[in-house]
Amino acid sequence: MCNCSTDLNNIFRHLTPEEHASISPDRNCDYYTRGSVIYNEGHRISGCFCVNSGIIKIFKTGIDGKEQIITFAKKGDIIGFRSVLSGELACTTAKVIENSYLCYIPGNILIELFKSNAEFSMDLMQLACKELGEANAYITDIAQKTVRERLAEVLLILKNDFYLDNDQFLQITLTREELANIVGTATESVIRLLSEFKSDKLIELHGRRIKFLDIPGLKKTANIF
Amino acid sequence: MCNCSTDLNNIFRHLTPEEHASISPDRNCDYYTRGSVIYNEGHRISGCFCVNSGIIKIFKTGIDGKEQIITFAKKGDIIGFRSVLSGELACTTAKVIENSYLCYIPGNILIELFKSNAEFSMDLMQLACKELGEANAYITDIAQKTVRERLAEVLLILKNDFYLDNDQFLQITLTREELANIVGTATESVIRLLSEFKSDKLIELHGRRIKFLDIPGLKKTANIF
DNA sequence: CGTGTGATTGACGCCTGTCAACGTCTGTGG
DNA sequence: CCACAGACGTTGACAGGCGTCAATCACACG
Repeated sequence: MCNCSTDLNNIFRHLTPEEHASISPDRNCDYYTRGSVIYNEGHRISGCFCVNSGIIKIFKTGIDGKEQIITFAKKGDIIGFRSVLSGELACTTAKVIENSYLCYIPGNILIELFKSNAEFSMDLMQLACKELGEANAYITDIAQKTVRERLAEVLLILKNDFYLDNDQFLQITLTREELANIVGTATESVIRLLSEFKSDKLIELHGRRIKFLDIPGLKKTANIF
Repeated sequence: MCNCSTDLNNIFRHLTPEEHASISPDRNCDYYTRGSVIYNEGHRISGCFCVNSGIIKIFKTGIDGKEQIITFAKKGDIIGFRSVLSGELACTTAKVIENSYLCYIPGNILIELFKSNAEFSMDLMQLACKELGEANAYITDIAQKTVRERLAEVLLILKNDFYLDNDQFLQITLTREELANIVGTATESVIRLLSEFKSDKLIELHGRRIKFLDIPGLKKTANIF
């Protein structure tokens, strides 16, 4: 069952009941398993997706096919709207990393809603502006911080986005390579630095699961004040 | 004299005559000299600005006060709209690097236009989406390319944005430090790499003026295909 | 002429990417 | 049940790109 349009805090909260009805007839929702590609960089996409559950990674493919993860999408997020509204080709690829249930929203409907509902368009604009602010901040970080600082910062960002469970374990599990592709470094560097963080009693490692021991220490390592 | 709202290709092209009249009474336009700060990172800004002439650099302040230049604004560009629409504090500082003539647009008027004119809001949304795409691309570049590749790429980006004059000179002059603050490196590295580019017959250096000799060679150096 | 900003060059060393080898675990097929 | 392949994780060796520090030069300006 799709709850894209009923959740009160998401991007669709200012739609009228009729508009709600227009965007998510159940036939447009579907399950996607880990590894599924939702859309591909460089392709034209006909609509966007609302995430009901699961986690999607959004990345660009750079030199030698190396992934650069830009962000993750989770419950309540909307993906692909940028390309739909700008009319450009997709500038990223979206790939499922935790089994997901997504609702498809055709591009023309999204555009129609944008033009007809000023509150909705303002919400979407604010979302884009917020993402723009985050992107600018990340440019500054990548350009100025060391790999060590960035890795610590990425762990803290992941904590804010996906939270810790009752045992202080990060609620998203990523491969070492995926971590490297967020930070923008080599897999081996991530492995070595995670070991150092462990030696420094900042985290514990249990396979891919990461337990947070010392958040102030991580902030200090990340050079955040 | 202000031509913000009359220029046919800019963001205001879809405003009605009455709307045009509302945004730029001449009293709201002013000259700013090199070094003037238009708005400051972390401050609340009450409106945005339309650039009639001149060049503005938009940057974030990172570790130890080091500038990270995000982009430049020139004739026809609009700056500060992100913070006005998202209601957040300014996430960047805007500083004049070539004497400029700017028109001020109060935030409430911009928001009113956004809500009342669907074509205008779509144009603004597309602008934000385009900037978002560029930001994502730059994240990938900074994370994956060497300083040498990025410097070559930045020169090519500057060429696309500010063009070459008839003698193949880049029509924007920046200090070595400013170049470093775009690329995200040390000033000394920029100096050394520019010398190397000169040795490689890719460019000529005449003080701060840069003459382009071999654009395909620069593309190759930048790892662009 | 002193001052300040920017440009340049050299020395030095560490961070970090690359390459290679090996270990671990899972799933598959014989 | 075992062998094997493949994905992922780990560790070590090594080189070099690039940041930092310091000294010097060029040039403009009051």
